[in-house]
Amino acid sequence: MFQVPTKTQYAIRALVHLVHAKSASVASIAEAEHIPSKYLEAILGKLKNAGLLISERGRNGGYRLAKDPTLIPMSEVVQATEGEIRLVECVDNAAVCILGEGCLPRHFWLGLKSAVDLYLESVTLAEIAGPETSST
Amino acid sequence: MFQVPTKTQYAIRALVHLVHAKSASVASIAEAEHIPSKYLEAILGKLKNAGLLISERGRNGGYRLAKDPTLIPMSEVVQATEGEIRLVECVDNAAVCILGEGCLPRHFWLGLKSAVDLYLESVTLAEIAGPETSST
DNA sequence: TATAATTCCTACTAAATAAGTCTGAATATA
DNA sequence: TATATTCAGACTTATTTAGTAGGAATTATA
Repeated sequence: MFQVPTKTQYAIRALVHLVHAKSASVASIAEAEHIPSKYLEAILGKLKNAGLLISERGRNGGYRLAKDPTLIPMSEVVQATEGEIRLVECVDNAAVCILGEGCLPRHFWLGLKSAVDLYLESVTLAEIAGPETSST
Repeated sequence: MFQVPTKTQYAIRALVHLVHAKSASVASIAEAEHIPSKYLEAILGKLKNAGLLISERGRNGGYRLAKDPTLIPMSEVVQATEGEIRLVECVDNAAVCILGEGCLPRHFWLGLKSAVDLYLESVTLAEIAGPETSST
């Protein structure tokens, strides 16, 4: 449980890269971060669809952040790569559980989900990227 | 990320059953909880090896809790079925990370792990099992 | 002592998910 | 037009999870 997929780790590395680089192509990020470039391509596509990145096609194209990293909670990043976190079926879909509201294990899982969500919402991409090294 | 394996959900259901039943065979738990009995067999074996259960072989044998459920934090249960939680390689094994202590993503993952661990340690099996229904 | 009910052990199969590749179209720039 | 790029989908491979099969070891009891 709770093995973080490399997909997500890659996504974070790429985003951190973009915080510092302003703009970069898939190939350049892949090389700098040692990520298979075709795989990264798909991951950045997801981040774009989630509204975290903006892309420019054609020559001199590439990706850049769609908003200030201080405004991007990590919960958004995780959600973008993996979709909604669903610990157990019954947590999101109470109808599945015969016991319904009275189900104690369900409360347990809800609590865990909320602990995770709260943490992910409390950290921003900017904090993970650290102090800007570039000028201005 | 964070899909809880059915293995662990089964383990919890079985443990809750044993909180109320005092003692039961694999077959009886499997039937009551609708869990494939051969699979459950393996799961209870793990819980036993982790020191959560005590077994009795032979006729009239079965499993019972090794200690009071108020003394069993859910962290122990999860650990028993899945082994140590390892979010990302570098979290447990700092040597893997080139950046070492200065690695901000690593701090992020450490924080997440600690949020999860704290929660799991804060809930006991007794709380999940709910009020005892049997007398005495 | 024979039998039945049980845990225990090891190997195997099947299903699901994650990781990664391939091919090529669409788009922009020089 | 040639080149560098994103975009889209199908495809392959690897890893993990879920579940099954068969039988050995142990124990109570008839």
